[in-house]
Amino acid sequence: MTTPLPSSVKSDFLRVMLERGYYHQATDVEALDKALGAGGLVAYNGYDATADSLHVGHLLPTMMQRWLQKCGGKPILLMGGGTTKIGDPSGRDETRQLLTNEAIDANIAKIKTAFDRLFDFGPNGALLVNNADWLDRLEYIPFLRDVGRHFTINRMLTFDSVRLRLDREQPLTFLEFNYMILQAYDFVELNRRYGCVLQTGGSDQWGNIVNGVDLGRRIANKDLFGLTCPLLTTASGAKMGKTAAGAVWLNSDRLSDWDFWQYWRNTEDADVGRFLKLFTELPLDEIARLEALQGAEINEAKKILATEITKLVRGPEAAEAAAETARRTFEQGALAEGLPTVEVAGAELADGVTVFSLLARAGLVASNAEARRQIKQGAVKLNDQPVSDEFAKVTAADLVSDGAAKLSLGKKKHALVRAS
RNA sequence: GGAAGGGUGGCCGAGUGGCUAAAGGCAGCAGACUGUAAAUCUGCCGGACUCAGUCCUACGUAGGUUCGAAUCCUACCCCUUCCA
Repeated sequence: MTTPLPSSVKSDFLRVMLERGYYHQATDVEALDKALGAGGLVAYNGYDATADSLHVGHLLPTMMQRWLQKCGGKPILLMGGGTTKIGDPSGRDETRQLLTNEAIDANIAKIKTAFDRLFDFGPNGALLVNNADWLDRLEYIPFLRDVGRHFTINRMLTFDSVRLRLDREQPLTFLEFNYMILQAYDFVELNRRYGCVLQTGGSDQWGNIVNGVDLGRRIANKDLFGLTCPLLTTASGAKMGKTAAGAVWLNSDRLSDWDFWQYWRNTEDADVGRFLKLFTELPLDEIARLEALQGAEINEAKKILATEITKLVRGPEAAEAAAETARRTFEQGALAEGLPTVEVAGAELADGVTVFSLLARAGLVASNAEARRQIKQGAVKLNDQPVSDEFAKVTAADLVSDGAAKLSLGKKKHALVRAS
């Protein structure tokens, strides 16, 4: 599959996909381009409901849908309430843990909150649908006869999601084997219900998407399209969106605005341009200017990157607050609101509270033992003064600035200690 | 149903009676160098406790042998391969 030159595509949407680096693979690009040219194209992207929040790995396909809406299309966000009960075998050696219906519904409700900020759900706007609406009610024999007959086992065995499992001699249950059929069926059903003709997703979904396109042609004689974005790794090869604490979640109850902003602020130099194109909506000439900054100057670009993404995902107030906290903390060495805070009872403070226990309570380290190790290694500071005594205590006298003390682990992790 | 092999810390993977909280690698955290970057070098990397120590938890699960078990025995569960 050759990637067309940006100049050769006519539609705004595809041009953006190509120029900004979202485009990885597509089925029949010319026909898709033409279909987009007619305007009002309906496209969907599917989401697992295995967790109660999306993370940055979901952001890329979601941004594609956002651009689609900006370019006059209609996004459908498909929650996999039904398919989550099956488990997508793509890219894993082990069967996913199965969730209860209640857990899935609760997850979907939480995930929705992230979409509210990213999409216009007004009349004729984006739609959020749940494939449990049709999958739960499927009748086995009719489904097999209508849909199952279009799938040959021979072909199913050639798909990566299946083949890799088998090649690696890992078990694949019949339950999971059905996943690709159901996802293909989703596409046809969305076409029938909403006239949806395009499915987007990460490149790991290519096989599933192609199946849907094929099924649409066979079962309904419809021309459907697929478009995938690359799976992102950082320039040094790490998977995107993993931190020590786990995934980089989009919901703020899973990851604070401050930590979210910091994640992007610490982007590697080599990734700045790419990420600005993918995760912000700044104009390309502005991005070119930021990307060209050399040496320490590129830090300016990283701050803009962090603030822009945080604006999109967490809202403008959260973005500005995080940027301001960072400015005061890192550039003025001052104590700033917005850092994680531990509250200590006055009585406790009178006796003094050990620094190591506060590090643990603030969530800067996982255990007291780790906190003590870090102190021994000279990584801990209280109000910017190195702490050398493993059993050093914080007392009321240390709450110097505005009733708070600043506790730091390394150069990047800071927390405030306050009396409650 | 039969035979063989296997299940070890977040992951990979050594270990076949004490020297094992368990080699090595990856991932992670910190220090140095820098720019809140990368690369590199160094240290740390189950938990509790004012800690050169003591105790608790951990080698699929449950028992047993032994002064002592990840290591030996028994039963069970799960996985893989081959045979039927």
